[in-house]
Amino acid sequence: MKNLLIIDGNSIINRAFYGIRLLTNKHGLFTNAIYGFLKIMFKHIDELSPDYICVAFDLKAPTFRHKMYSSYKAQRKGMPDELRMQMPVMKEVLGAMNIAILEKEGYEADDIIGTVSRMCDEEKIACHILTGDRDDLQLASGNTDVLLTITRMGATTTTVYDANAVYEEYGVTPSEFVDVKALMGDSSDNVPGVKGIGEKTAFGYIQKFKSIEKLYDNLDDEIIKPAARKKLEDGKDMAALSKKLCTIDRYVPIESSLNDYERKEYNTERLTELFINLEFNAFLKSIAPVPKDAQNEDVQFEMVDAVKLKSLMSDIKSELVYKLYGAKSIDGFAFKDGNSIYFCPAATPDDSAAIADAIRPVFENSGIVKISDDIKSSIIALHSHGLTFDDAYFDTGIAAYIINPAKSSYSTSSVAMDLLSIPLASEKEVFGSGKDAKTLLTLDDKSLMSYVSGELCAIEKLKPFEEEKIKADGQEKLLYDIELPLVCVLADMEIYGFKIDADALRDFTDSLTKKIAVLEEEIYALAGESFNINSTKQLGVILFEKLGLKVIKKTKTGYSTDAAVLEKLEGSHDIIGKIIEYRRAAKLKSTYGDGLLAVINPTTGRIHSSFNQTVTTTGRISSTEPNLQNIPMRREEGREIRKMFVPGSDDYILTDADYSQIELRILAHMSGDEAMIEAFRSGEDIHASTASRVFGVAKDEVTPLLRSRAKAVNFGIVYGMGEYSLSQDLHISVKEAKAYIESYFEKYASVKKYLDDTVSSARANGYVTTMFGRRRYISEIASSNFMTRAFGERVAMNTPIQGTAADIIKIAMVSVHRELKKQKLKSRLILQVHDELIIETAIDEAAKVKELLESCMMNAAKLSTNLLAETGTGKTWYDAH
DNA sequence: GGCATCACG
DNA sequence: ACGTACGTGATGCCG
Repeated sequence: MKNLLIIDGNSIINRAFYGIRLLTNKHGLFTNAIYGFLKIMFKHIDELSPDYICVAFDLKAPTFRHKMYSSYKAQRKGMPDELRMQMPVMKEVLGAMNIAILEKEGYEADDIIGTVSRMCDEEKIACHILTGDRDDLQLASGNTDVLLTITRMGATTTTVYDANAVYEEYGVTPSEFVDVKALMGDSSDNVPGVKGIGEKTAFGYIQKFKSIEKLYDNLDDEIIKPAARKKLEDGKDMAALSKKLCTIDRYVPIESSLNDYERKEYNTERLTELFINLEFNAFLKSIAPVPKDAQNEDVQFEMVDAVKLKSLMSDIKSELVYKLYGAKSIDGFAFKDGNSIYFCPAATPDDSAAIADAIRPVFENSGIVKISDDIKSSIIALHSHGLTFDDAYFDTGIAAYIINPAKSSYSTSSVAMDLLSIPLASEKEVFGSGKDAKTLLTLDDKSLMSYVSGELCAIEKLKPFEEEKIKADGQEKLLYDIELPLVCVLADMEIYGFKIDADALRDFTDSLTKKIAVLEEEIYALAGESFNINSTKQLGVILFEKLGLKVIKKTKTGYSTDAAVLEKLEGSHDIIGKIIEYRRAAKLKSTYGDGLLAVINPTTGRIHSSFNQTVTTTGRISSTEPNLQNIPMRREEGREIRKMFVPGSDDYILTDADYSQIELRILAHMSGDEAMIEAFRSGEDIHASTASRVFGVAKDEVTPLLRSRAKAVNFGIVYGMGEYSLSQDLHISVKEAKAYIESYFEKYASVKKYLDDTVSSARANGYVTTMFGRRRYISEIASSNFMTRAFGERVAMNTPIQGTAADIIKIAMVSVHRELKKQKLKSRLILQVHDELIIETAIDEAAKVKELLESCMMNAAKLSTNLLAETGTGKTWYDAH
């Protein structure tokens, strides 16, 4: 028997919209509802393999029900803009899939569905109705089942109802279901029902009398209580009307016939185009006309040994498209030359060394541009074989990050899909995950071939595409003068590492261990029992249930016990102070004591953090394993950790320079605010200067309190802060905070204008840019949700400032690195902390390094406020900063 | 693996 | 009325 799937379009797309968090493509088009709709539709197409398929939609026009009863669905709000804008695209997608769309003026989707199901009955075709609307249950029959999707706690489940299933669950038949609803009414549709008759009573009556009509024929039946009888008598007209409203019309005059719904081939070309635009990569893969491993039919793949590799390398003249596999050393090397792909595996350290030797002439030749993804890893791996490789390269991942810094991955498979719509298998798909994960050497030949070929072909195509896009967007300097040269700077920083005084760190950690043990006992004593202090759940129970302290704030999982809450509770119980101390000590021990000790390289005695260039949306770099950008500083106890960060030998010291107020200077420059520029030019303390202006006091009358308040406002402005947050931060009233901000914007009027203009431009263009052309797309700015939109606006204000600061320090890093090398100095750049650079400095070069570092930092950009870098030196990071 | 917390600029 | 500052990463708990 043939079968048909009919989808209640509005119902399913609504479920999808509210069930999936908002998603957008890079043009700011919301896509979550379309995504969810397709996901559930594909699932049911796979399960049912329907012979016929169609989707019914409601039209805006009033239906016969509205004409019958003007308040029908009157309270329904229109769909939100984020969903409305998805509707035409959804229909285009269905069009490209050659799926019939049914709409009829004057009728609802339900009526069309009812009509199609009747046509199925007549033609003996099994009918499946996919909907999220229980009203359609009245259509369930021997021939028709209703696939009812329900979203609960984020998970969508589908239950199949045929006539029996409806009866089993509700105790009424599908057609009786209509009478129940008509009797009890439905507030969501504004079906009036009989006033005073609720769900229970309605089910009871219909179970007994089978229909509204028969109920009214038997009003004198003894199970109807006198009060109810009165209600039924009063509501008789409403009952009849309601039944008409609730009954699905199964005879809608639709022009098409079932044959028109027969499943057809997708219009793959159009569908591909749409999925690319929607960025539905998973769907794209599923409709890809060519299987993944047949992507590169015209390339020859050859396995070679290191000897052959070496001879092949001599043919490379100007460009080398390559992939180097392996992180610490070389596991394999592949490259593409014309239509040939060569792969040389390395099973032993000797093989790795042989590969390094074979490719050395090419990599050390700066006349040959090396093209790959993740060049930094190559530099590090090759360094372990004594091969230096620090210019003439193009990194397709870095370029993709310049094009859009918001991606979660810059692997070639992800970038190729994103920019070229080439569906490569991801690493996870190729190698698997968990303990069964394969390695390059255990992969079967066929998979290896298609994986390696796929990556190399994609890299080769990506380079020109990215270059053109970056040129079109005016980002060439950003890419070629900042980001690409930075790759080898970061690689060198990782290779060099930062020396740690491990003995001192161990002592420090041991003393923390003792301190924690003492605090633990004190806390248990004060609590009257022992518990896990690290468990916020258990701590919450002790504080707020056992000790009865005031609940200040709740998290979505229970009581909040964060630092702000504890601070407010501090006077109310002795245990609070101990917990605060415990928390601080535990953090220091786990993250910085044990954490850092665990990552000291036993060979070098140094910490080799990873510096990631494609993580942040603003252009900053990030540091992982370990994070050296959040080593404690604000409190003395934690700051001690910095005493363990030392130079590599007695011949060295640390030179540390940080930009003074770089973000505010950038704000002054970008806004062109004369008052703020003047404040910087005069060399005044900017926070005191702001205090004097905003609070209207003479400069020598600025108290520490006023200065600190002005400082908070200065910071807040950079983040796009509101008055409420400022009031919380400064412990003042919202009214006062508002007055501060207003006064601030009066005194720095161009700053206000600049921020407003930036937000407008973000709204108009969908993105913001930094001084050096770095771009961030902000889809949130178009949201109709207040919170989301407000977030977008703050991001629009903050990103150009934070991002420009990131650009500037990157420029400084590149020039510092270049100068150190050019002057053949022994000193090395070893760390960046957003506005701070640290150079491990040979003592005999100290003066030179200080000058070089300051001049590179101050000359990195020409700002109307100038850039100021403050330098310190010392035997430890603690002393130098 | 998500959440809460806390370290930094 | 909304719920409340930008950008990160590591840790420990808990389902």
